[in-house]
Amino acid sequence: MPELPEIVNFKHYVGATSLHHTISSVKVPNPNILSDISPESIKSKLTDTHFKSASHHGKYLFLQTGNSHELVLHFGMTGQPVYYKNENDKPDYVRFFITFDDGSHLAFDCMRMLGEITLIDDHEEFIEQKDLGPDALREVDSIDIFKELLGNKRGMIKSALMDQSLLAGIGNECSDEILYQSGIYPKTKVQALDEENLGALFHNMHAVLEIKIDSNLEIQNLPDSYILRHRSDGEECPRCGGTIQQIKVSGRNGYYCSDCQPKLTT
DNA sequence: AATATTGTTCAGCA
DNA sequence: GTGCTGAACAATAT
Repeated sequence: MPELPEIVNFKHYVGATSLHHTISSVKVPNPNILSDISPESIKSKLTDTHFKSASHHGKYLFLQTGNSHELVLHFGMTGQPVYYKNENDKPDYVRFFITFDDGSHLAFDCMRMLGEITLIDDHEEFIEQKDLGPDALREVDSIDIFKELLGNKRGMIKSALMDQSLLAGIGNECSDEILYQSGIYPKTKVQALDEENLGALFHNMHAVLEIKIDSNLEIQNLPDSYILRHRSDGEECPRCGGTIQQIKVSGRNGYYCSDCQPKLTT
């Protein structure tokens, strides 16, 4: 589920449901989800405080507490936050959950255990330790910054867009869409891109991220001209009627249109 | 039964 | 040092 647009939606969701309530208990049904902290420690540091704000960096969600810690949530491939009041609404794969003083709950629901949770004191130190590049939406906000980031890259453009240490937040799906909207073949070498290509990529990176955020995570809210709505091998391209092809890049299956995104013949 | 799945990390190799 | 590939993590759907 989670690339940058999903995390931004999660941030709004948690912000609208879970701030300012006193935390009365913390439960960790599956401690393997914790990273660099014990269940006892995270429980004692969160109990009796509250969340005062929420922020994101790339695919990470941060919840700032009243006692100057930050809860860090990474959702892996299948994680999501779920706020619920009634036990009947409790999701199926709760690895960690908080109970507030009004009896409501905020759960970390994660079917596959690829997510992780930790608690930190120093935000900048965490970003550095995880080797995260600037947030693709908030911090890569000019074409000059974008070009500077890509200037030293030698590999393929799809790999570069997904490289969290270069810029943070873009995953397999978003990179497919950005490349499709820009008409660029996924395996194009970064150094082979011209000014026009770079301009298109930068523009479409912002457009795709913002349209995905505004779609409220409903795929049917995306424009029909988006490849994300036609993302399987052999489907018809919504722009040219050609055939969508599958391609393996950086170990992930990507999709592209061989007519709209031609290989460079240099 | 085989394959794929929105993510990250690490080993091995060029 | 860089970049690519495949594996591992785990659980589900097709």
